[in-house]
Amino acid sequence: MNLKQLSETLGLSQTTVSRALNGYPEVSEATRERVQAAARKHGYRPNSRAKGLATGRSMVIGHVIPSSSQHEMVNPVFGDFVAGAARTYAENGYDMIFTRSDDSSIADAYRNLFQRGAVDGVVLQGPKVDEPRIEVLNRMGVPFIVHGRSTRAQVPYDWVDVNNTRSFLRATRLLTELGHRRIALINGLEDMDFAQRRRAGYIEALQHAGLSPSTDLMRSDEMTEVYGHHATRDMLQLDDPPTAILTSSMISAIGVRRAIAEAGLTMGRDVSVIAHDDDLSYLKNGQDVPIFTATRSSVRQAGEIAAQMLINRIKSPDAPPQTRLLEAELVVGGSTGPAPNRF
Amino acid sequence: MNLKQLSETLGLSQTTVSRALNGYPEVSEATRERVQAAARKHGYRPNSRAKGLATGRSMVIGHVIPSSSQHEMVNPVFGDFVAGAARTYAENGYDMIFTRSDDSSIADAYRNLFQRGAVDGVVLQGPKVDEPRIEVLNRMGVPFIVHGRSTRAQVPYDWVDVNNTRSFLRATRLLTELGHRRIALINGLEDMDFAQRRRAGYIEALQHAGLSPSTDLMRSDEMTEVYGHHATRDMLQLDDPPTAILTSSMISAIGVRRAIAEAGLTMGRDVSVIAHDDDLSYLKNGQDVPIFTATRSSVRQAGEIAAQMLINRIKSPDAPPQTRLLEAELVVGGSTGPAPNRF
DNA sequence: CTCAGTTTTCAAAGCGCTTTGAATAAGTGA
DNA sequence: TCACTTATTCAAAGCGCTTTGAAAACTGAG
Repeated sequence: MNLKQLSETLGLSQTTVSRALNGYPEVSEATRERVQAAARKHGYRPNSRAKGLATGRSMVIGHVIPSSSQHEMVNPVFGDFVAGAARTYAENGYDMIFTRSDDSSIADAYRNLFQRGAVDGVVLQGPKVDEPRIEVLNRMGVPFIVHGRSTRAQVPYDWVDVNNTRSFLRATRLLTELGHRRIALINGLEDMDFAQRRRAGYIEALQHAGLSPSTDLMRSDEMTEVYGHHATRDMLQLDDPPTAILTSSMISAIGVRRAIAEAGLTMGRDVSVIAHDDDLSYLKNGQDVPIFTATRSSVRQAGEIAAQMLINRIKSPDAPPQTRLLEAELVVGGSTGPAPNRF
Repeated sequence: MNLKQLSETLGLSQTTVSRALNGYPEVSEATRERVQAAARKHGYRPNSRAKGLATGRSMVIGHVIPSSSQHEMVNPVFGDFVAGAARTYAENGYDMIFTRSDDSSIADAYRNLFQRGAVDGVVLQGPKVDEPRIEVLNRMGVPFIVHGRSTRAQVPYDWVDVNNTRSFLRATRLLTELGHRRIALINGLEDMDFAQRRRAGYIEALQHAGLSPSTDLMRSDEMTEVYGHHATRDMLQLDDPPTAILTSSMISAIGVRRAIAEAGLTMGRDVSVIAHDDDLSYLKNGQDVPIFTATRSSVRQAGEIAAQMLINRIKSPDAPPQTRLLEAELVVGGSTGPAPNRF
């Protein structure tokens, strides 16, 4: 059933029916109720494409899934972020659309999505240190929000991010205060902005403790379980192995734990571990007592916030740039302890 | 730039330009090239809403994220499935749209999505044993595909599924053949169809080995790490604890391993573990040698297949129902071994 | 009763595209 | 050269909705 049919059924014009349904004041209460009742009865749902054409808004937010390197989407973090965003979208009448694009043409994918009128705004995830997409989007005039930041971006933009530097600084300091002097960093991919910031915090804390960072204790890669395992296994075989390890995700922390166990060591006694915990619903950091000492920040909540900020941006395109810096909690669990004596 | 402007620029009618761009034969090659060049030059992208209105197709596939119980989306499996589907969609010119809906009104969400013309077809994930959505979709005439099956569904429908019964049967048999007699099943939520099938395979294998299933060795819940841990911890404290554990996901298997380690036992020697491995990219089951003995089936590939089947269904709505049963591999890793002697 | 003012309803245009039916241009064989 | 195809191009209608500008219906004051 479409508007025309519905209005004929009612003996009213399309104008009136449309207005009655959309809450315009220039329609009598009696008529409005009659119309609403009929709409309900016939299960009338306005065609969203037609509506979008007429209003110029699509009520859809775009996300792009990078593909070849299978980062984002498969990344469990992505799922939770999106779940959070979806919540906010739903409350505001938005849907979300996903397009896949191979690495080379991500910017193009965004352009495409917006210029063909499929979306009213887009979310940019996983920004790199050097992130060309930001300028592209800016130039195109698409409302957008970045989950994370891009250090080298030249233009102002909206973002939500965790204070990565600070949280890794605090985590590292906790370790130095426990007497650790060989502290490893198992970080995310080198070109990701968050990875750089985390390292910066890590290095700052080391230096503050009079330690100098050593390249054989720093790794960067896609944060899988296997990577955490390999990196740890290799580092534990060094002549002067680390007594503490910082790792950028719970998943890789699980690999770290596996490697520690395989080496016949005990986590929290022989080797301390601190992980960054995105608070994924399927991978909670223990229940009452955290398994891992961790810097925790809910990525789901970040998704909710990002969505809200984007919706605000769509509503007021000319407002000054909005940013939101979330502080991670540092929760102490069973994976850290004083540095072992080496005698 | 829109069609009208583009056609004016070229001094051609909208008809001709539209046809040139969409590959219709009734336009001369010379003209077609001229049009394509101009379109490229001006970055013309046909408005997808207008196109959809005119053609009656939206070129979008709908997915619904159930919400309150935060299942699906957050579930890492969901991410990989979607990544696989996205690949196929992209190749065929489809986008995917997500709507969130609370548990009570999922069917409504599908109805809404389709009836307002937002999508050409939908994907139904995580079907329960008793799945009302299937009939709803069927009655509405929406093209749809189910990832999984629903035992009690009365109508025919398209689906892709793993042979859950068989894979758990084989896994269980492997354990009985290794001499295990106390074998536990840490399963997914009771009302999920896959959980029932897995249990069926498990029980069949037990009985085949002359064992009778015991309720204190069977658990069902959302398959988190913490759940795997708790269930295992509790069962290991039984008077007659299991010597082997089957678990429905890699994530809960990690919890199982943690509990085994905490009990001072060794996985693969004191307690054997077999997990179902969805082959998630961030949570590979080891590298060369699998960590866990596992029944493996790529959920990402299932996503690709499901998407293709749905697209076929959209193209030929009246074709007979299509189904696809995938067999899981049984890969042997380090987590299984002969049943320990109890002396 | 009238008439200005208000409320309620409507016809028609327009959003940007596809597609039908017709017109025009270009070939073709006799 | 002419009737007859065939190849190109076009004007206009239509997809389902919103919104503008105008008309109709109703009010109450004079």
